[in-house]
Amino acid sequence: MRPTTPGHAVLARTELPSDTLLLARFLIGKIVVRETPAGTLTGRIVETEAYPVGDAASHAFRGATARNRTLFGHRGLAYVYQAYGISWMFNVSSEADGIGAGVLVRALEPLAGIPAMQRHRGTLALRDLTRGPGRLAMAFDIDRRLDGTDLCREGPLWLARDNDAQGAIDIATSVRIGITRDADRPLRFHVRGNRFVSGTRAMNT
DNA sequence: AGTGCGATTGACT
DNA sequence: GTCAATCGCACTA
Repeated sequence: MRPTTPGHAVLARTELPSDTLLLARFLIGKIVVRETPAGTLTGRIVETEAYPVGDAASHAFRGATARNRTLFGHRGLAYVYQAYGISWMFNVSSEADGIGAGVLVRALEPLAGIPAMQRHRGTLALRDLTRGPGRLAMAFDIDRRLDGTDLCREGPLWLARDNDAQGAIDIATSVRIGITRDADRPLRFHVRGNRFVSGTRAMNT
């Protein structure tokens, strides 16, 4: 067995649901680990959105391209792309090899490495560090370089169980944020009541 | 080659 | 609450 970060053990690919909706729910409460020469950052996933097969809002809807090809890989790869020319988005690929689908990680609860997150974000405000997909990517120094990273192996970016987790998580379901096509499908999941979830109050009940 | 548009954020009224 | 910034990418021609 390889050494692990104290408190966290890497998620094996066999543990990840292949189905996109199941994966989106499964990822709630799991840990994102970002390892840099300067140190290790960790956060607990509190909000996700599913972009399943056949979803008109998915980048994969019109087939594979140079940008979205990671979505067509097997499950557990990091799909990273830039939105609005400014913000990086961190997704986890789902489904079998050759099928384009994934899960957007929309918010984290900061755990370790908070000073580095504050430095990356240019703010000290804890609640603003990782509340929103663009913010969490900036806090964790995630950009194009990490597209295609295998999240099921320890390395620059990986997923872990939360060994400190206690009890069941109350997961709320709602419509996704900021899309126009297939906008009414209940494909967003978040930890009810968690203060690091993005969106408005109405979206978070 | 040109064009339109975002899976957002932060500043401002 | 409203709204502009900003640019890579997919799509049309």
